[in-house]
Amino acid sequence: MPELPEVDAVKESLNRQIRGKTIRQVTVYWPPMVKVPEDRKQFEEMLQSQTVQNISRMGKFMIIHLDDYALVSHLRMEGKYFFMEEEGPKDKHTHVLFLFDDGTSLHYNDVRKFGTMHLFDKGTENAHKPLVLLGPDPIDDRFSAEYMHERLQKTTRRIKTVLLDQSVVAGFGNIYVDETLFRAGIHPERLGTSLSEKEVGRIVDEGRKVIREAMGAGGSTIRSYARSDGGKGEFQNRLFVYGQEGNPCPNCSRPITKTKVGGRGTHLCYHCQE
DNA sequence: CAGCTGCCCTGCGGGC
DNA sequence: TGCCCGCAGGGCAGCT
Repeated sequence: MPELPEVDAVKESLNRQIRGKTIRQVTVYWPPMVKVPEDRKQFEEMLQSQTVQNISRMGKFMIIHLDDYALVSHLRMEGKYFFMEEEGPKDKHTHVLFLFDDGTSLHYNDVRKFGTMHLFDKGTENAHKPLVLLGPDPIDDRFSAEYMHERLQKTTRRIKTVLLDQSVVAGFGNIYVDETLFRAGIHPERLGTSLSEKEVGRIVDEGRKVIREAMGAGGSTIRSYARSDGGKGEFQNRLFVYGQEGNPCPNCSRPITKTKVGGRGTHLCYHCQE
């Protein structure tokens, strides 16, 4: 399940592989994943003859910048890009196929079909959903203790739920939220309003650190995540609580517990997080 | 209008 | 062995 560090690694590998390439043809095999424009044929035609300028990222969204358009891509849980030197072979989970002028291709593959694509006129992408709704990245200076404390005072929600809200901060998913709250020593069910400025400061610091460390490790390869060049991340070996239920807490050796918070599987140490 | 629930979708693993 | 059910979960529509 790609979160910010994994999406960033995919962005980097795509920049190495497809920047400067011109699209000969695009085929959409699963039309519901293309949200804008609604008509799949129109999407395919707009992309024809467009050259890839570069690929950027906002939160967990990737933006493929073309001559005249911006293609906003979200991988959700299982979305992956495969770059190939040839046109194929296409497998049964490839839902969008980009064929380039030089005979290479890019396959968007997604077993769960949850991923989305939006195509906007160049320069307008930030003014439309979904990007317009995003808060700052965790590695953005705007993600500060003051900002978070203010946001937390205005809500009745629990801290984990707030950190997963992409309009507050864009990039955390279930893995890095659990890791952040463990490192900060904060129980995920604490109400936002109950947190002191000092505690919020710890959450912001640890959140930024865990995201940076995971980016440095190329993300976490959990389930089926891979970059467009097939490379995997290494951070899954450095997770303290996510997926560690029953294993000893690295801090106090008591077993890590798995529970549910806001409908999400949640990993924590009841002794070290309060 | 903030916040919650259900839905999208498929593969996998546990239980019987 | 095979079937069924629950779970995984990000984001958004549609409720309250």
